[in-house]
Amino acid sequence: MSDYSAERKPMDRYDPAAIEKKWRDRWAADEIYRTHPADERPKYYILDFYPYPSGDGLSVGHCRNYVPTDVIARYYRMKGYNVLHPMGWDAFGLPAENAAIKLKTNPAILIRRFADNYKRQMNMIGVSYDWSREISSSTPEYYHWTQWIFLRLYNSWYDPRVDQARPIETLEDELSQNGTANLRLPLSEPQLTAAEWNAFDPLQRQEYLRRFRLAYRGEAAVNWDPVDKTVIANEEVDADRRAWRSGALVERKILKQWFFRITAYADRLDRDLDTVDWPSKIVTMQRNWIGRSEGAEVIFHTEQDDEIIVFTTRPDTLWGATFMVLAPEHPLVAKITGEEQRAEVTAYVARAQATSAAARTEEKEKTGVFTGGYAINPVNGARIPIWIADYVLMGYGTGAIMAVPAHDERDFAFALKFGLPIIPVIARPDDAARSVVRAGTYRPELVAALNAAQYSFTENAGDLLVTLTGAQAPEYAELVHAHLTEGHSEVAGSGWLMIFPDEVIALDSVAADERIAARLRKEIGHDAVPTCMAYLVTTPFYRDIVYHDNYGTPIHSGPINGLPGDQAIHQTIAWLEQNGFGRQRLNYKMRDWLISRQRYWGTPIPIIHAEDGLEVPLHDDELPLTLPNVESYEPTATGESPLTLIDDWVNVTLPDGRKGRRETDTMGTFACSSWYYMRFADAHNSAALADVQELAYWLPVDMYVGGAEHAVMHLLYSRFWTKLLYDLNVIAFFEPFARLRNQGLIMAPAREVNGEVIVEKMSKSKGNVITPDEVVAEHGADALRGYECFISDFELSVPWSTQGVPGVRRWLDRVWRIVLRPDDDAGQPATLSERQVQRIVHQTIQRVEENILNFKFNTMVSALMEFTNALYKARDAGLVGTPAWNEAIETLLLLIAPVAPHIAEELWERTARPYSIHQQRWPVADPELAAEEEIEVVLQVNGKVRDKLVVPAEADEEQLRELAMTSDRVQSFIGGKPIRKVIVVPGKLVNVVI
RNA sequence: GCCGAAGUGGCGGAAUGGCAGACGCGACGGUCUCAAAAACCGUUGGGGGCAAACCCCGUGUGGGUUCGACUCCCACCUUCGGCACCA
Repeated sequence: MSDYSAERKPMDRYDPAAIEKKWRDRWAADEIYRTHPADERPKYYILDFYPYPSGDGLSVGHCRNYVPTDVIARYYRMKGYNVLHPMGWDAFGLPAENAAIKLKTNPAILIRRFADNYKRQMNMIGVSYDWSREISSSTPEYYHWTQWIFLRLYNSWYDPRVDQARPIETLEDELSQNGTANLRLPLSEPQLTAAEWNAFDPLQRQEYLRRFRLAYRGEAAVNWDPVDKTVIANEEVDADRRAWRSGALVERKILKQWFFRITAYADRLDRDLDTVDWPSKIVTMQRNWIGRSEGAEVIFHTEQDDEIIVFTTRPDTLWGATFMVLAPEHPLVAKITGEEQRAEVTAYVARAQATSAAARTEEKEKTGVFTGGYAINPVNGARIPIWIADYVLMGYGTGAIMAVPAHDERDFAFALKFGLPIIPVIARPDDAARSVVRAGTYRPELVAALNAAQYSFTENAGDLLVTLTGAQAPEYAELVHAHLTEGHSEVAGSGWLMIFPDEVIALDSVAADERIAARLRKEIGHDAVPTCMAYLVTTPFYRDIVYHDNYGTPIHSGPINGLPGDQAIHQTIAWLEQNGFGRQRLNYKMRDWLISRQRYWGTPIPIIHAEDGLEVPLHDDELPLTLPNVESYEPTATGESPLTLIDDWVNVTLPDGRKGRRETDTMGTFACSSWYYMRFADAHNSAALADVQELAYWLPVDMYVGGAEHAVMHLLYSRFWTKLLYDLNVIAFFEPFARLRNQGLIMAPAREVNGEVIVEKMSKSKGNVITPDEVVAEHGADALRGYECFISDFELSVPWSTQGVPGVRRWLDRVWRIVLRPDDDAGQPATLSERQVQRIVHQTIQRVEENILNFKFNTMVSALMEFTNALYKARDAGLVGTPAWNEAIETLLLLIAPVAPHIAEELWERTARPYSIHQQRWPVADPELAAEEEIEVVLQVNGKVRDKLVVPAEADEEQLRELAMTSDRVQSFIGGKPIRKVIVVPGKLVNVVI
């Protein structure tokens, strides 16, 4: 201990440990953060992504989320808003269950313990949540309503005619009256007449309705996680086919699973992204995930008159479809396969099925086999071969494509590999063409003739390499033709002509291609030339020009030749529709949301499977269906949920006497998190998911803040559930989160290894986690909060710096001293007027407020530090105790209250102001008091600063120009040269250009 | 491969068409001390110049627009995120 501190009572120094707990206890006892129900005040709902409590507790990285949002919540409270700033727990799911298995403890007890620790840490850092609204998704009071929403999904279908969900009974009525005639189903869906529907027995009806229910049980190839022993959603599998949580390589299995039909909402999920204020990165990721594409379904007839329906985004290239490809799993494969090809096709299909999707996509080399079948291209009657190949996926579109090798990269590679014809049907937008006239095939006069006609070409060992345009092709071909003595030349890229000494053939159809290839084979003397294009690609000069996939003007395409690209598409679709060969269709990459988990610790699915095979949904008044207590939480060896082992829970007798078994899959936790933000509006309602009035008042969430790792799954699912409940009139908003922001990651402190700087994520296994507990113990919660804000731009990832917190701590020390003991030390004498102090006060209010609203918490802290520095200068100027000084001190405390609530409250009390600072009104900035009277204007010559001038703020252009010209320094740089121009920006600068 | 974001002192970063480097860290010098720590006061982009005045250079690279560019446009390089045979 130094003499300096020994002279003083301990509490005269800033000692966070001595004040922070005291105030937190007082705030909690007084419930100053309790949110009131809907009232006449404006509301502000600011929400953090609710966390999954783990046994490890919070790190300083988690606090990056919670502190800034707390600053915002505190700011809006001081602005007079009714603020909802709640917290809850995403409590179901595998980590808790796995921990329960390991520790042989009930997961409910474990999760409560973990959550309590999170809560302790959140309180420790002074976050102002209203704990009276705390929720936990694994309590029956909560999952009651998760199940209730499940039943809404189960009992609804999506009516595309009104573009919204409706009760399933309305579909049953429709089917019994009109069948599917008016439903505008995709052509690839099974259609039904009313008579057929009415003749169905209950089981058949159930099977048919599965195709429509928004929650349905279906057989599907699913992602099986062998480590967690459960099925997981597509969204939970990454590009390397690894499970998002366990990291295990997922396996493909065919199982009966529960799905939510999120695809029904694909278009609205895409469209409504226009209505939210979210980071553009997240909006883009969602759009890419949804993968909307406009195009057409086209019906091809096989020679046996089966219909093969394809989806294409390029109906304008239909004339270039020279073969078809089916996915190996396509239902028509067996039927169209010829006897000669059957063995090979069967073997290929078997191999494709055995190969995981991962391996299939890893192999870039195309594989496939010919089925022996042919189809007729509806637009030109061409007979085209049908192949199967694993690059066509059964899960997208219709599982069949028309291959247009000239304008689709995959089809191009496939056609070259298997010798299939490639006919260009879209002109290159640049109309670029090239030609090679080979040495020894032409008369020498050709060179002069090309020069005379002004073609641009180079000569290389006797080969003439000509660059031209498609428009010049006919004239050029004539010229070359006249000088060609043997062999051949050609125009490639645009124009597409094959030039022989005796004829010129256009590459405009499969028939022409065959003639050309036959001539080339004869000329070369063996069979290595299956098609014209296969020959052209062997010439390096053509490499960059033979293929393109741009939109452009059709060629070789009969009636649509020459139309602009977008018109060509529309006209082709119109023609297909008129002639019954297809129609317009939207298609989406997104698949339905797989919700089944074969695990214990999740929301039970409220469905009973009756002995006659019918599904019986529970009634609303039978909810909640609670989880039974079990002895063991281990997944069973068969991969079924451990719930299957609880006979007295699983086996039930229905009111009508039928026996049944409960569904034993549980819901994945994304179901719970898809609606929790609504529950906070009225967290303990036992009669509804929340009171209608409270929902109407509080929702949507005004500001939602969390990590970008939930960009797709959680946010997409939440939007889907919101739209469903909107359609069913449960809620009146259709987007849940008006504004969204993602905080950057806090990494472990950078360390140097062999001169290289290493920045890693914090992880328990690496032992580099920094906890808020250790930081608070050393420097206090306010210093931690300040540094969380100050560390970097909110959205950027940044390594933690152990030096950073002491820096903020020093600032708080300076605040402490300037408020309580301004006269203790003195710096160098300074000049500052009361008016100047007042100006700084009001400028700082403006800056801090603006920074909070724009999520610029780092510059908010900077502004407060500068303000503090200015007060030290004011002290050195002898202003302590003046009215301006007193206003400045009071303003300082109010402005730091959101970021440093404890020290603000302590100093507020010590300066004899009324409890609590957190219930005071935010100071109002007066623009007039903030305005500068004098400003410094920069004088430039040719853009370089040469002098500076202090002038009245209102000095006009003319005055500034004159002042600039009288500057000696400006004049010396002009040096008597003529002045070309003088730029005057009032309030900023004068630039003299010479 | 495609889509998106970011490249500024020794470090985190500020400035969104007008004085580049606010604020903080670190470093250096000083005050206090027997000494050290803490605290306080000051200096701190690079080069030239005398530690002055002053001059030149400088925001990933190369071009462009402009009186003026970290900021806008074009091309490229690097890093990070996302997607990836989606017809």
